[in-house]
Amino acid sequence: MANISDVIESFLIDLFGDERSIYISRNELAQYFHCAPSQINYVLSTRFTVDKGFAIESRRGGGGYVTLVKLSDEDSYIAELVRHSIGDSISFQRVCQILDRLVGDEIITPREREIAKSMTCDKAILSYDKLAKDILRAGIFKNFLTLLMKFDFGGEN
Amino acid sequence: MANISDVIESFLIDLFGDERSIYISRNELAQYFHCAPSQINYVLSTRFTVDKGFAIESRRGGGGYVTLVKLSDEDSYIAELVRHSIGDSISFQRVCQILDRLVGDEIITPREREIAKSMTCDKAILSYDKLAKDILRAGIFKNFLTLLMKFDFGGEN
DNA sequence: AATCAAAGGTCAAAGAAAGTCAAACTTTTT
DNA sequence: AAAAAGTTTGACTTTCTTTGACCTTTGATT
Repeated sequence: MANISDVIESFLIDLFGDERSIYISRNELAQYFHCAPSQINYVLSTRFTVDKGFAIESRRGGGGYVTLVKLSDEDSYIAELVRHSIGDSISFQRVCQILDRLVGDEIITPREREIAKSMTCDKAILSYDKLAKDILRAGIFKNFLTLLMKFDFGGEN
Repeated sequence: MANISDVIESFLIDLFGDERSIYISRNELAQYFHCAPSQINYVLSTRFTVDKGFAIESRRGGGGYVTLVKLSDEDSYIAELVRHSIGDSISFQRVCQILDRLVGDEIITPREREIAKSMTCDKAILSYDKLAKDILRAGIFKNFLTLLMKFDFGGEN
């Protein structure tokens, strides 16, 4: 946890508390952490993505701002992922984001997330080039998501 | 015991103390021992293997790190599987057998078994011939087993 | 309407780790 | 002595982070 990005990330998550959204000023935040303003964008774009269940709204100009909104789980989220969001190929990073969100929405347990990660990470997929890896990963991961949909979410398991 | 690798090994083992895991910086450690950073990788890959009861996690980039986790004795059974029972290649049938046993021994939940199955079945693995599939499956499944060992079974997750 | 300053956005280059791999060297075994 | 096994090193790669220069949008002022 030596890097600023992680620090800013947890600062923002703390800021949420029980609220559904938070309101910040990019420049103020950057000043507070003594970093470049674009650092804030970096944190937002790597940690507060749609895949992770966040939406970002902002406005430029005088009195500009950035709002982060925590999305709540829509039921068709997984189907949406399988149908559109994941193509024939997916990076491990992206897989992690999606899994984080699934944990956040209590669709899977943290332990199940780790299992899915262990089975889709580069190390798990014996393959020559990155492209081939991403393609294989997409197949494995889609199958995982499809399985999730088979579970009755209100049900036993 | 005159070589650096052995010295680094015992240094790390001492570092553990009573802890279950230790957190290091590859570069710092290399500097401390006046050796090439890749020397650390060598030590890790020869002395802190799954066979020897360790799991390794790491991250690159600014604020990167390496974490070593000491696997507990109950894990030796899974390690045994990784070491001998599974070679470079495994059929889906065999995976299912092993998963059933893990459920029987209450090492994983039935739901987790289904997840692992969904990620190792033929459908999940986009590949041409059966042999290639079995090889890929072995990598994915071994990684899954290795992950299981990282969990502290008496613990939270 | 035109201008200006105050936001936030983008992107690419530089930096900071860790990972890989093969060649050179050393030690052990046969 | 030759072969095999183990160690050390460094060049190169990959991943993730940080920074800064330049761009766009917006609201206020003239």
